[in-house]
Amino acid sequence: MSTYRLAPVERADAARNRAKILKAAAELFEAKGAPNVTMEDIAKAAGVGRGTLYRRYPDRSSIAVALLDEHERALQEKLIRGEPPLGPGAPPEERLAAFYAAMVELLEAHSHLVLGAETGRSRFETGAYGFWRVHVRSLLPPGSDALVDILLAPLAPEVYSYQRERGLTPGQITEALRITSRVIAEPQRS
Amino acid sequence: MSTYRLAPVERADAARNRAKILKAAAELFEAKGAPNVTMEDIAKAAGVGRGTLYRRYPDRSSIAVALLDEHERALQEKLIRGEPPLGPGAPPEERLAAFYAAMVELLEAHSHLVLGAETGRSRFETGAYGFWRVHVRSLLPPGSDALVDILLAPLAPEVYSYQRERGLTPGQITEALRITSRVIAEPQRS
DNA sequence: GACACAAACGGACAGCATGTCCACATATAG
DNA sequence: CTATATGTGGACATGCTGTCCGTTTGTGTC
Repeated sequence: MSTYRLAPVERADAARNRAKILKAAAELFEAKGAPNVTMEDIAKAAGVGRGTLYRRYPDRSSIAVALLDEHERALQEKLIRGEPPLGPGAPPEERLAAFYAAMVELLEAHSHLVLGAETGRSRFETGAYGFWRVHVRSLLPPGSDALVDILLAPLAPEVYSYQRERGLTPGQITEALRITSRVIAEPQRS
Repeated sequence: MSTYRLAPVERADAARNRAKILKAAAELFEAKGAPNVTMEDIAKAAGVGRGTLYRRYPDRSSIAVALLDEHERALQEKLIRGEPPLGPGAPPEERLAAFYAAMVELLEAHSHLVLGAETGRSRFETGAYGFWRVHVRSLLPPGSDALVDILLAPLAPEVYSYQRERGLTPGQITEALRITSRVIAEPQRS
């Protein structure tokens, strides 16, 4: 009985191509804006064929997700094990405000990626959204399920970039979100 | 000097075709879901050529907007001249809650249309969004510009339909929005 | 180092939706 | 009845997507 290898090692050329693809995609997203970049653009820029590209990344958004992954993971780490108020220990209201602020930073820093990845409905399908969901859920009193997606809605990339285009600064948006986070302060009905 | 006619009368056949198009589109949206309906589907179902269709409606969303128009106008009317708390007279917090409730009804009744029309970025471009924006803006204390789009974000069709698919009822969503509307109750900082 | 096999590659290809264009038809005004 | 603007329909060109399969390249074995 031999050992199973559930994740067979990635071949050297495959790894090389993955790197080339991610690098090329990052540059193109930055330069032309994610929605305007076609799969073919990426394949050509990376110097690989369409088939190779599709083998790993079935669509644009999966590439953007891969590119965003490390940044989102860093934030997730801080939420779980970081210092308060982002991490555990502070009152829910402050933790939510801190989460909002961190998300604004993330949106601001990677808007081009995020606009390619988590746009429209597909936003809800990403693993990251699931994580944010669980996190915010944990800050709310039981039974306020419907509030979760409502509180996350303003963080949709479209909303954020729309606000920025209207001339709002990240600071103003953060402040408005801070006010919003007050809704969870007093669970009792008015 | 003759009289100008800025909007030359629509020809009879044109009016007939417009009606056929809207009727066919409404049925198709209902049957297959707006995103799955192609321009060609609509043209064929309406019994007109592609060119005819494109002449009036350059894309799917403009058709959905036309279909939604009357419903949205009815709500807009109530916001301006209707009874409180939807119309003027009630305190801002209650008016916002009433607006939320009315929007939930509208989303619930016309989700198929709304999902075709006001999805993603294009949502912000519609006249209706501008109207909601001005309305909510008028309920807020001066200087809370950034709050407007944040308060409107949960009404994005994607968010609503996602919540519904997760099993939340319109009532639960309305209730959560009612809680959200409390943010504007006390403008002072905590 | 040579071999064999699996994994990866790449580009041709078919499908599909979009949006344009223009020769032709039809309503309306005079 | 005629002239003309307006509207019509469908062929066409374009661009993107995703798949398929013959060929190439790594990797583990002898």
